[in-house]
Amino acid sequence: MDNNDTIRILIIEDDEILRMAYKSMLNEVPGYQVLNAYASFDEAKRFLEAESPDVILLDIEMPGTNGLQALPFIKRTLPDVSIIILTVFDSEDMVFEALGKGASGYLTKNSPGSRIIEAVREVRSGGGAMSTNVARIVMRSFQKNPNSPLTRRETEILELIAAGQTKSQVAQALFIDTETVRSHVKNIYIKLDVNSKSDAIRTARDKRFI
Amino acid sequence: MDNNDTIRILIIEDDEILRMAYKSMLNEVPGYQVLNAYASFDEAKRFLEAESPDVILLDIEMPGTNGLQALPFIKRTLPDVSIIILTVFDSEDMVFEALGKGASGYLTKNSPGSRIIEAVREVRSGGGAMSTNVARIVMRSFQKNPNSPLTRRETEILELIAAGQTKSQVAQALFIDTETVRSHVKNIYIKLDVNSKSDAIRTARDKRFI
DNA sequence: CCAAATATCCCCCCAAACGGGTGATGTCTG
DNA sequence: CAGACATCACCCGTTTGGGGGGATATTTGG
Repeated sequence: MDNNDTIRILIIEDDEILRMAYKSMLNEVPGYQVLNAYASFDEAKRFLEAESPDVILLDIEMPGTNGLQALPFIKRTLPDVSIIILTVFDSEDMVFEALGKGASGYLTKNSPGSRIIEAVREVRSGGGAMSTNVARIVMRSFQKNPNSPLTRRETEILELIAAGQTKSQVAQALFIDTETVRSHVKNIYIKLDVNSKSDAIRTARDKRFI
Repeated sequence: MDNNDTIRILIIEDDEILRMAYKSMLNEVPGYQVLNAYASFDEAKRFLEAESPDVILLDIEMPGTNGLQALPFIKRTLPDVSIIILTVFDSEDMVFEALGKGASGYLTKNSPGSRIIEAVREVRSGGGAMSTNVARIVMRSFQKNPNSPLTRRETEILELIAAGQTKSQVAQALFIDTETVRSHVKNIYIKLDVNSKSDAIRTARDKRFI
């Protein structure tokens, strides 16, 4: 954002001890400058545009507007800012919500100080930053269940169905007859113990068969 | 996997310079032991079970079976091993394929040696390890396009449709009439310039509207 | 405050898709 | 060689899909 190489940082964290600790720690890093450290988003809100930081360290659990609620507002106000979520929570839902709303980093509070310092530089140079437990959650969400009862063909077909294709579209894509697709789908329903498309997709997604 | 705290490592990397560099670097780390370093998976294959490493550093580009092809075999043979992909490629497809096939880490070869050493420890303690550019790719895949033409309600509805729900199921879930859903879907089709469910889902997914 | 956007609901039509049932024939793999 | 797998077929009735036409609140933004 700015031409010189100073990274301008804003901290939003309700715990005073942590807030001060982060502030002094980051201020000591050459090239880092902590513009300000607020105890809540509602407090920080009106200064955002004027201060226009490069990186924001954002807590989730806070009095008033919480970090996840604040994210969309921040991204709208400062589209180019990199936001690092810094929280004790590492639930799958929170991680996905934060990333979906545009966070560039997600660190849990057990991260060592050095990891936070690293993360600031990483997000500013266009990378992503996650603590290892968060990385694990994210990576697991990509991994299929190796014990799927579905055959390769069945999996392939269910994936296309899940992508919104109709049976005849699937048939065309795989160069087989619509009846064959139907037949596979029937077997899929039996194996997953469901009797509708949406149930099959939901069950398969839940169990990571697709 | 073993009771003492030595991390037993296997390296599969065709470039001899790198292979040797990794080997000597990791062997110097206290608590790390490089069992062996192979130039190809085909070579390493038959020794896998006997050596039963804790962590495998796996290259993708190799003569014979490449790393991505090898992944499923390795996970089948040694279900508890942690595999770190170590490659020059950081394309979205490769990253997702590797993670989908059970890799615990994905580092690009420009990672500093210290990052590789860290990663080994991280994956062994149940975490995930990614280089920052890979983390960025992964995180971006979670982020919605903030310039979606779809309204909140339309997005909500399309997401349910994409989850395989029929219009009437969506109506039930949102406590509105089926006709209302129909109406929204019509508007979605117009905005996305499509005229079928599957096209709508595909377009919306491509542009990250959902 | 008012106009535009959004969300809600209603009717028509008809072709296509869906799900259940039953059965058959190759092919591949252990 | 048996069992799993992939392929195709035809029956049935019901549901969904998409296209067309409109109406009326509520919300939002300028």
